[in-house]
Amino acid sequence: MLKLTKKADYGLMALKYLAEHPEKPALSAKEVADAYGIPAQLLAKILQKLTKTGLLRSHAGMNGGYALARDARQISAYEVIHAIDGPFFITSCTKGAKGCDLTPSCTIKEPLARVNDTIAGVLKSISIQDLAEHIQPAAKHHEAHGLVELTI
Amino acid sequence: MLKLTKKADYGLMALKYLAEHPEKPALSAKEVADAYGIPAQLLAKILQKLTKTGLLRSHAGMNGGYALARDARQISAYEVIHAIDGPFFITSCTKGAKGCDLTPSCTIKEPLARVNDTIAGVLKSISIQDLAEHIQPAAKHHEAHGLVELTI
DNA sequence: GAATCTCGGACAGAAACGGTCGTATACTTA
DNA sequence: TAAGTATACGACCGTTTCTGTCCGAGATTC
Repeated sequence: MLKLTKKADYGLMALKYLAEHPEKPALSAKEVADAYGIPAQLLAKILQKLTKTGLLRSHAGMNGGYALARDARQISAYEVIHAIDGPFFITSCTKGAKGCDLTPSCTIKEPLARVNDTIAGVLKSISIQDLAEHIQPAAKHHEAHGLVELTI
Repeated sequence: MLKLTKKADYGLMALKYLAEHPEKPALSAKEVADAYGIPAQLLAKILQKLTKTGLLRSHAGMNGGYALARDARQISAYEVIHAIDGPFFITSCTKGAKGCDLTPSCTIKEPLARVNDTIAGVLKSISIQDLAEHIQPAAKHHEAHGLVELTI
């Protein structure tokens, strides 16, 4: 698999939407959800999570909603995904404290950890602004924004 | 999230094990499973899948088992993961034929597809041989085996 | 005070994942 | 040829994770 959860997708879409509407002081969860056909209550929770991690600022009450806490250029896709899905590791058994329960000889994790870092680096190099700019996907074509070094 | 399934982990571990024992003409699924404490029947199925995709060659009967179909240098981690978990996409809704069911405005997938390609590129650049060589993880330190270009 | 919105927990349905079992088949060896 | 070993393959089940919903409570504006 190796794919993002829908929640992470939704979160990225929502932030992109917020980045595209900087004129509005706040957008409600329902407003964003309707724009994409996302379940509103689900998106609400996602945005709440992003608020708790400091990526968004919320405002309750009428005409309330969410707004980016920082400039869209200063928010990376990595932060969003991390906030929603928690820390991700490419290997199943790198759960912080302990290594593999059994299989002490699980030596494949070490090189895969480098892969993990590389992927994280890629995601860190992508900002919400980058996502928002792609309104005409085929037209634009930036050249080599980032160069990721992979050491094995 | 963004993590490999255990099956993919097991598959990589098994191939690494095979690569480390080139002298043996074939290793049984049970033999490999015991070496790592993996459920034998589960690993058997994984190896069968890898056989069907041409990464392994199998031999039934006594003293039978599995062997790498190619040199360990010619088998990439990508192929293994792809064979076991199927095609992976970082976005939830890039299921080949149709795009998103609803949400036609899901423009975040386009830039994320590049990320997907980058990750695939990284995994393609890693061979089973690379995994097998890491017996003393901390000791060795190759320099910049691959350089992955990321165009946003 | 009413309407609108965020907050937060609980919960249910669905899907994926991990693992097991049973059986058929293929090959080797004695 | 018979026994033993190993792959091949499908069905199945329990668990976890994911997705989505429901509901009540608090905040804010009008």
